[in-house]
Amino acid sequence: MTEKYGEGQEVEQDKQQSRANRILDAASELLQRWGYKKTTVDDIARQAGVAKGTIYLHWKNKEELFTALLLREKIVEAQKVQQAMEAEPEGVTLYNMIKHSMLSALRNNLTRAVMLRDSDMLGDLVHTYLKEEDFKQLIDGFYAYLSYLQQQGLIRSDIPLKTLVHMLEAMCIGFLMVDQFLPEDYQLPIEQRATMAAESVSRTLELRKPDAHDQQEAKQLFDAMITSAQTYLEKETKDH
Amino acid sequence: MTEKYGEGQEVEQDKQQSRANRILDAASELLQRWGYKKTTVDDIARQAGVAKGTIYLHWKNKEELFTALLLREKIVEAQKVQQAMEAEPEGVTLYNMIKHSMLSALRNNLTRAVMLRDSDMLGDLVHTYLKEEDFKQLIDGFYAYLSYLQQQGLIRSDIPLKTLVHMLEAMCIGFLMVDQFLPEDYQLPIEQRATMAAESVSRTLELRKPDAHDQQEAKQLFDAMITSAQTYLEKETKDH
DNA sequence: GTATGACCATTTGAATGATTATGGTCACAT
DNA sequence: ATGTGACCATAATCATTCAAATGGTCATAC
Repeated sequence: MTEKYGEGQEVEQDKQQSRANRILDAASELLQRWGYKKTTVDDIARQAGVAKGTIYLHWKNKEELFTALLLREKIVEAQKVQQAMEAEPEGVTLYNMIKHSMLSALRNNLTRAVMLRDSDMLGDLVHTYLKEEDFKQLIDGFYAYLSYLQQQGLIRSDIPLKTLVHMLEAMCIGFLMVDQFLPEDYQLPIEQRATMAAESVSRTLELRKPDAHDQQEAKQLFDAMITSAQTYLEKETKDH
Repeated sequence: MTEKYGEGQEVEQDKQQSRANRILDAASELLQRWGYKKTTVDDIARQAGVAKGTIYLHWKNKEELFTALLLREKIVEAQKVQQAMEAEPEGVTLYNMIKHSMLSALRNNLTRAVMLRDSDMLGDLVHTYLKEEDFKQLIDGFYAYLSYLQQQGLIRSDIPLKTLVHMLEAMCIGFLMVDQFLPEDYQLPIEQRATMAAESVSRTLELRKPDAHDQQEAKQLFDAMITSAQTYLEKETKDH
């Protein structure tokens, strides 16, 4: 009896979960097409095939819906980056980390919009969701990772850690934005841009390649980051 | 008789020249404070201590005045970069070129605004003065310089020239913009930022340092660029 | 208990027009 | 000849209005 009831609840929760995802899918498409400001809750409801009220059963308001979307996207992309790195022969290196993070940002409009604070797409979210909250976290993630690499002697230690983060960030931002500043005949396909960015970072910061043990630790740092984001998202989605 | 008349003309021209410069000085200050859109010709005239009509004795319209200002600024800054490079012990190297160009862009609001296409400051100038006209020229300047360096075996030739330009531009843009994306405690003073940018470019692109002869050639390329800009500015200012 | 969509209080932004500001000219003063 | 600033046509700006649109709620249907 209680089992059946419990099962029912779980099925119910799965259904709600998948509906939430459908709504987020709709929101994602509309966000990329029209931007935050011009995407209405009505549009999202129609696109997702639910009534408007249903959306408010999942999130408190429009802003939290989109915040959930960006967080979901961040987790999915981080997982893809992780898998892509493990598929590489050299495994989890700074080079591969940058290459695949850059590929993720260059391919995924939402990820890139968040990284570059694109207010054309994200509108007021830039000042609410992104303000220090999410971005400081990303930077501190870099910091933690580089800190570990430095301790292991994998990257230069003749420069303060914060300076290294500054340089890493500068190069990433630069390779993400440079296409806006170059005439057509200097453009490159995104795969090559990601590779060039990774090579620049590697040549500038790296001393030697990590061994198997180093990689295992790096992977764990990365895992922890993803897991923490996941539990945060679940908590966020569950209540209300 | 004819001599005296000639002299008088020259003195007259000098006076006009210096007045033109006073007007440009006024325009420069107002442009940085209020931006192109909110700076009126009246304001400039008042600030420069001349009548509005006088301005139109020097330039055809508002846009050409500001175009002249940006060109003047570009020349002055290029000369400063040149001098600063020659004052360095290693002379005209890619490293020093980037370091001092970056310093120039980081210190000088106008130079930086042009490089980053800051429409907050430059308004519609971004689409007129800057559209391909000036910027393509700058990129092609980089191209010519890197081409020379590559021929001399000073920078890598395992990568196409255009790709090298792409990378150079990406790193410059990145180090110019990164401060907007970093929290306070990751910020660096501009001298250090310029140095880091130069080091990144150098580590990524350079093979060996240029000898005395290489530097002489590089200097000549640079000279030619400045001279061409100067004659262009003079031509621009003289007629009308 | 869950989902819906009609409904409502606000907000948005297009339309209007009155007013000011601005770029550019030119008759006149020096 | 040179420089000026009043002057003008036009453009930008602002206040006001008001209908349409929007975020969020809740009585109702299932």
